[in-house]
Amino acid sequence: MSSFDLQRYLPYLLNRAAIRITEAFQRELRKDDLSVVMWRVLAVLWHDGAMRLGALAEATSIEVSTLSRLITTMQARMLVSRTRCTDDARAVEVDLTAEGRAIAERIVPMALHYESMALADMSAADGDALRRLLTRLYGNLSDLPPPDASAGT
Amino acid sequence: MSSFDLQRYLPYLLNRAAIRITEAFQRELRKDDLSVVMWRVLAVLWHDGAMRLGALAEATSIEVSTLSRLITTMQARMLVSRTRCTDDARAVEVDLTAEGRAIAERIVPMALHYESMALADMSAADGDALRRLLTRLYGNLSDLPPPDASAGT
DNA sequence: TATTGTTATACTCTATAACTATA
DNA sequence: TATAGTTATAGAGTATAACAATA
Repeated sequence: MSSFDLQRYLPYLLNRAAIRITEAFQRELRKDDLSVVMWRVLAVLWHDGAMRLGALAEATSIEVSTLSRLITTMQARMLVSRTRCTDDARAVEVDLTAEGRAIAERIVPMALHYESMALADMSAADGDALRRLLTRLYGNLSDLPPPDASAGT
Repeated sequence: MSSFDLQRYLPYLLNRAAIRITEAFQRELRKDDLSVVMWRVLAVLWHDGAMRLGALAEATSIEVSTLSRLITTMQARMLVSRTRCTDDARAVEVDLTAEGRAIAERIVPMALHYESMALADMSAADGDALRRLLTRLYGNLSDLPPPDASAGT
């Protein structure tokens, strides 16, 4: 079967691990009636502070249009606020409300607990290596040529 | 902000990388009118041969009910076949058709090309380390306790 | 004219559960 | 009674594009 080995195929390994870690955490988040994407929004805002919708979409890997509607939902639930920017009236700034911040802070310990369970028997050095390699991979992926740049047909 | 660093948070790094590598490859697959999940099915069947629906769901990380309908679609497009098992009449075995196999084999070089671009400047050793760590992580995630096992409330 | 964000449409995937047919 | 798979429903997310407001 030529040289293709699924067990060594990076996108397969990556997706499989990402799906599984998401499923596990999702079950916990559901207790707070939060989705994984909502948690990503809370985590990013908590970590980096208020930011524009576009920047938030980039940081969370959520489509702008999806995020816009998600923020509407989260706003209705008093988790985040939307404020029109003073310097650029086209843009809006999204920030945590006090309630959103409180929930984010309550979830963090659980998130860290899940992470430590996932890393289980790995040494701290292996965990660091994994983080470093994933970060580098992500950087490389940003440099991939656009859709048709290499299409010879 | 306590000890939580998003840039070191494994599920975040993992999801971010998985989403980005998927997006890039998706654009290529679309030329064959294939979705990423269809490609996962083709790749698994091509690599491991015919298998039951349940095993295929496990290997591809796709929900059984979702997969059942997906297989119906792929069957209509002559990519896979469904055969009732002889030894257990409840089960069905899914296999590639000749056409499905041909498409899988045509996509493999592209998939490998994408992988090598993603790994870009990484050494072979780093690539191997990443694969090994992801595999180990996935194994650990399988051992995570079920939803409420550790719920003290 | 380009950018930032919102809204609308149709489609796909997920979660859940009811259902069929076997075992 | 349990298992393998199918089907149905509602909800969430995605892709695409049209749109409004502002730069």
